[in-house]
Amino acid sequence: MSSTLKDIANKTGVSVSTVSRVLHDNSKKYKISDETQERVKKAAKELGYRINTLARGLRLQKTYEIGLIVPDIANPFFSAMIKSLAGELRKGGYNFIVYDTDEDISIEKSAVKSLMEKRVDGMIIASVGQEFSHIQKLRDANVPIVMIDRCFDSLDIDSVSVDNVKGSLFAVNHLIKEGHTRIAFIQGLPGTYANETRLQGYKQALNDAGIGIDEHLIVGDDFRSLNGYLETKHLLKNPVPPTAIFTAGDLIALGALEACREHGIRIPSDLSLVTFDDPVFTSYLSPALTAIEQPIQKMTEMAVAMLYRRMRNPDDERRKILLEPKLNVRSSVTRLTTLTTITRITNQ
Amino acid sequence: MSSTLKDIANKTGVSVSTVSRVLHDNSKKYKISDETQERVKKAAKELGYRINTLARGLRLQKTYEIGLIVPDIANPFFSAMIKSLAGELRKGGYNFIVYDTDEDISIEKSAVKSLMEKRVDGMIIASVGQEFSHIQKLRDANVPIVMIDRCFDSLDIDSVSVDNVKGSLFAVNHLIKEGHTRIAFIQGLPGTYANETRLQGYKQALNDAGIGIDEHLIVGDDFRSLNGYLETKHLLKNPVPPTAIFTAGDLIALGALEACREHGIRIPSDLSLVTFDDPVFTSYLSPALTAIEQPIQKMTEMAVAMLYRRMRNPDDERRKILLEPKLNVRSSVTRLTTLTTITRITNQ
DNA sequence: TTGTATGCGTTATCAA
DNA sequence: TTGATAACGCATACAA
Repeated sequence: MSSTLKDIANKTGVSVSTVSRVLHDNSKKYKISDETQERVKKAAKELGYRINTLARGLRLQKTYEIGLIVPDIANPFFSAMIKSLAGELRKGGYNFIVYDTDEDISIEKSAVKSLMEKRVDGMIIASVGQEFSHIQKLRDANVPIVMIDRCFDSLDIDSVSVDNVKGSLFAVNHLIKEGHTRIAFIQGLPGTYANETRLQGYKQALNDAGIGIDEHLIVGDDFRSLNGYLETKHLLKNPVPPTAIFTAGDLIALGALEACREHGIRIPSDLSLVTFDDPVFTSYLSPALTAIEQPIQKMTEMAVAMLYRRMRNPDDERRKILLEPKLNVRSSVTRLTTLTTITRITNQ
Repeated sequence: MSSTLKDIANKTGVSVSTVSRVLHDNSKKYKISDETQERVKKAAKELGYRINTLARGLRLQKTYEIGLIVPDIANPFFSAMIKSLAGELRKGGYNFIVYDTDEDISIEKSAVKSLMEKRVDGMIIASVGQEFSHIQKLRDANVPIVMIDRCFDSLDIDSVSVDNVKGSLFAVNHLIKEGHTRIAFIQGLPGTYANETRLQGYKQALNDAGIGIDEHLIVGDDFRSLNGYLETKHLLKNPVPPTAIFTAGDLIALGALEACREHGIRIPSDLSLVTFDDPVFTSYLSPALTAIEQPIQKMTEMAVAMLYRRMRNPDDERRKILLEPKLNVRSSVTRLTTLTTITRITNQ
């Protein structure tokens, strides 16, 4: 089907090496005669030559491919991240291969394995979390690797993520400032970096304000919308329901909205809602959601820069970068007065 | 860094072929002694052996990789599609490599080139449209290929997409039935399959209803939200503005919503809105959008099935499959009486 | 039951 | 200015 250097060599009568030099070298440096160059190029075109990257990769021990691993490609946060990463990588002449782990650590492990087998030049990983032995192995095998968004505090690996604790502080402090004290937190997948740090910020904000932590108000167990839906329904049945909900991710917030709609709960008048993540559609929702925005563009730029650096200098000290989140105040939070609280409670 | 079959052979004292057979063959068929098998497997584990897929691909002339090309990975419709395709492909033992063309035909061409160079076993392409010489070349080079969602009527290639004409008919007929006659259409990228077929359905619905086509009501030029935003603002300035807008894609609808919000236009009381595409968040928008749903799951299943079939039987006749769209009626369309129309016009 | 030899397509080294 | 050759890691036909 596809022709090879050899085919071109045969057709033109020059050697394979000459053909290779003309087509892939900065061929001037070998002083190939203009005539030969043209003959070769012409033949290449006629034969529809396409380099075989498998052969090149095998020979060069370098593939110009970067592996990307994300927990959910359909989550708007991650698809935006992938798009942004793709652009950054292309600038450096790299292609990329994405794996979607579906928030499943065993799929993540097999993704890492596949990428190793493909001999990618590096990896950028947003890990499910929970466990990192497979990533440790990568590092020990000297594979250049950067963790993005989902990291491990206790693992010495280059990483860039948003300051999740601070993000939660922003969100919960905002609610507290508006008079809320019964604030529920709908978690993502427990044991993951994103979740634990966000939970930590939630607790810290309450503690700092002298509000006790009610474990019944900490619910949920994954980042999908169904989780938000179910847990919100559950929370609404509480004899003394929360006046506000803080969700650990955008999809969870979507599910919460659906549950509220079903129960005729209006936001923000009946219930306030703030969410981590801030994808494009947040501001079109009903109502526009107050949300914590992560600087995706900056995150991907830094991740790629760190990866390139690691590829050049395998032994540099490793860095952990924490980016600043941002609170976008919109219309999903209402100010709560003591009066309204009492009214609510007596109404239940 | 990573060990090879040779390393294992050296360590165990058997030949490379034996090692290969133990690790990758259904090794019983060569009757390798149990003892050898165990020695080899043990050594492989100790040395951390990982097959080199570059070498295997080169030798086998088969990579078990499928190339995917989409116009916009961050568009919820396509990210859902990718996720679904990934699942289907994995079932068959295939991996995949995605390219995002950013709705740019020249990027699409270079993506096709890259995938050829990687020697993927097949491709699934949602093309930008506009032009198809590069795809024709692929077909002529006997690369198994299936077009998905974005096809070419005039190109003899396996393809699966939704019946866009019918989708537009559903949408516009719904608006007409509710009393609308001044219905604007905000297009996507002109010249693309998705856009032209959707436009065709729009026109046909109006013609069928005996409503003249007002070219001033056909606006816009790409599938992004900014387009929807700008064109909606423009439409609202019209001396006799439309009473309804039909958008060619979900992102366009998002932009339209933003423009309406800015101008204090309430939907559906001031303006009705229907959109093609129906991503997860449509029902959480303000208001919930009436939308045309495409059967993504079915589409991807069929695409993968067709691709496998083409890989097995390169010379089967080619098929073009058209799937049925579905109108999801929600709350973004209002019934228009003659009276309300008059009121509106005199109010302007 | 196992080993030897060859080739997949490329590039780098050495030689001419 | 160009060519011959070896090697990257693997799988297989053929031999033993």
